[in-house]
Amino acid sequence: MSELFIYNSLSRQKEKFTPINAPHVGLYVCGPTVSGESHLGHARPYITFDVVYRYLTQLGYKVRYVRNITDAGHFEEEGREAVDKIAEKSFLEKLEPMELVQKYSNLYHWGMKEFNNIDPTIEPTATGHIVEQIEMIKIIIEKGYAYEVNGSVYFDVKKYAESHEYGKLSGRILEDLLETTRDLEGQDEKRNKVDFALWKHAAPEHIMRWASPWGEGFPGWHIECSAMACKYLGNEFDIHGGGMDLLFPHHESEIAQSSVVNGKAPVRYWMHNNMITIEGRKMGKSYNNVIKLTELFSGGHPMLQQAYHPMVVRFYILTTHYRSPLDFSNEALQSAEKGMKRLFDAYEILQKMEVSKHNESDHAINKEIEKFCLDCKEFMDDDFSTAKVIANLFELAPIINGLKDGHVKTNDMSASTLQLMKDTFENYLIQVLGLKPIQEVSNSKLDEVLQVLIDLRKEAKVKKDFATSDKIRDVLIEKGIQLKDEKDGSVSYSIL
RNA sequence: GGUCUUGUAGCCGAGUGGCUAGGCAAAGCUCUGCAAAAGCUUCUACACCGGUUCGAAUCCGGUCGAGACCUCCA
Repeated sequence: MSELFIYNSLSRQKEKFTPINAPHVGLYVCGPTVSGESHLGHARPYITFDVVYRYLTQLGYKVRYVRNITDAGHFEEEGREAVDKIAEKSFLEKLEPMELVQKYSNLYHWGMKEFNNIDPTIEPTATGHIVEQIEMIKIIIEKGYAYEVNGSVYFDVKKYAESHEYGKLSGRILEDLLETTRDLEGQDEKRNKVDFALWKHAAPEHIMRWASPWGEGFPGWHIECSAMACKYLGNEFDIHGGGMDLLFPHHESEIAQSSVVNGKAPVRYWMHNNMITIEGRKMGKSYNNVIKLTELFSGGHPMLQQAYHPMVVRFYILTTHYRSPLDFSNEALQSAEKGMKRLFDAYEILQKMEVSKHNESDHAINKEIEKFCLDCKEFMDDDFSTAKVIANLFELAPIINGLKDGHVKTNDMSASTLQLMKDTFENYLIQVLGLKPIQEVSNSKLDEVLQVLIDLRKEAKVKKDFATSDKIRDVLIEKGIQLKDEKDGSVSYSIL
């Protein structure tokens, strides 16, 4: 079995990955709150963990991949009234809460498909697991780590910290947290400011509400992940992923809740992706730089110079390691677009190459190629270093191009090396990184039409009628079709 | 203010103490009727100041800048 190393946020270092029940692996990723349209910020975690899922699968693990949908309302931030977020917005839009949730869930799923993310194996919703959440809260109360006030239930952090390490994941110190000076809504009900809600009493105007032993209300934010992860992955599971912003309080609270209920910490490896910035600034409403996925793919945002294909965005995200911050700019995306095209051009050439069975050359180039290919696995094993994998594929591109135009001698390459190179592109570019060519598979009609134009241009060139031949070339490039005169005199085209 | 992360050539970004990724852009050359595409070549950077070391982008300390979180915001 492979030696995969994963950076564990809990220990702040890379650890060898050993599943609890190999070959089975449990993977939980915090999904979106579907009270609004998915934006660029959502792209990173889901692409990051899609690659994690793909790679684990390729290593031979049988992965249960759970990614929830938060469709029960939560609160607005400080200074605002405690109004159910989903309920409030649905009032403005005159929609039923579940209608709103459905609309944004659909948009989210559409975005995930555009990014070529594989569906999780289970996608549970918070509203579908109210019963499980209530059961969990009951146990926490029974064990004495939660208390009820006016129909709301709070987790007693101070008591928990007496026998557990609260703050270990996020590096918080309880004493510091207790001294926090911010005054927030509902503080008076809590014994300590650090306590967090497990269940909230619903005021009459709340539309989303469920019956519970403590009256009508709705679940606290953190309990849903604990309940759903526990239900589908067990009391202790392998990997929990999410954005760095969720470290505290969300994941810290998850650990606390699950530890009380199950008597042990729920997660072996915590993985957190870093955040996205836009032209050096964090994404936020006040900066007016929140780019929705629909805007990103259509170019319909003031900050965007053009539309960016989902695959370009995916490629760009994967050229940076998932734990590093990632800045979006037009320049960076355009450069990614060109780079990715170069890679896929090489991939296409490679696919068409024939492997000659007899060649057993041991020319130095074979060793070179072999290293580039085999290193890819090593890079992925080192905490999913997709950036390095991509760099190695770029190293192979000029070799492939060289083979095509005769710069690199075909005879120098052994059949097994060529096959290895084919497998490497297929495995990493397509399977693991989950990328696919932008252009649609060219249909035969288009192919035939272009062949007519190519022939006409050839005839013109023979007659030295360069005005005509150049016109054909120029008109096509305007339409986004690039003719390429190959070294052997043939002509191919690519759709830009 | 506290905790954590981070600062690499024009831009984006890998970098495990010594062998100095990669992409985009730029320049030159080859190829071409001219181009495009492709190939070859060039462009040696690590915020700043100290320290450890034979040797530091990499370790330690400080300064400055950036980002995340600091309680119901995914």
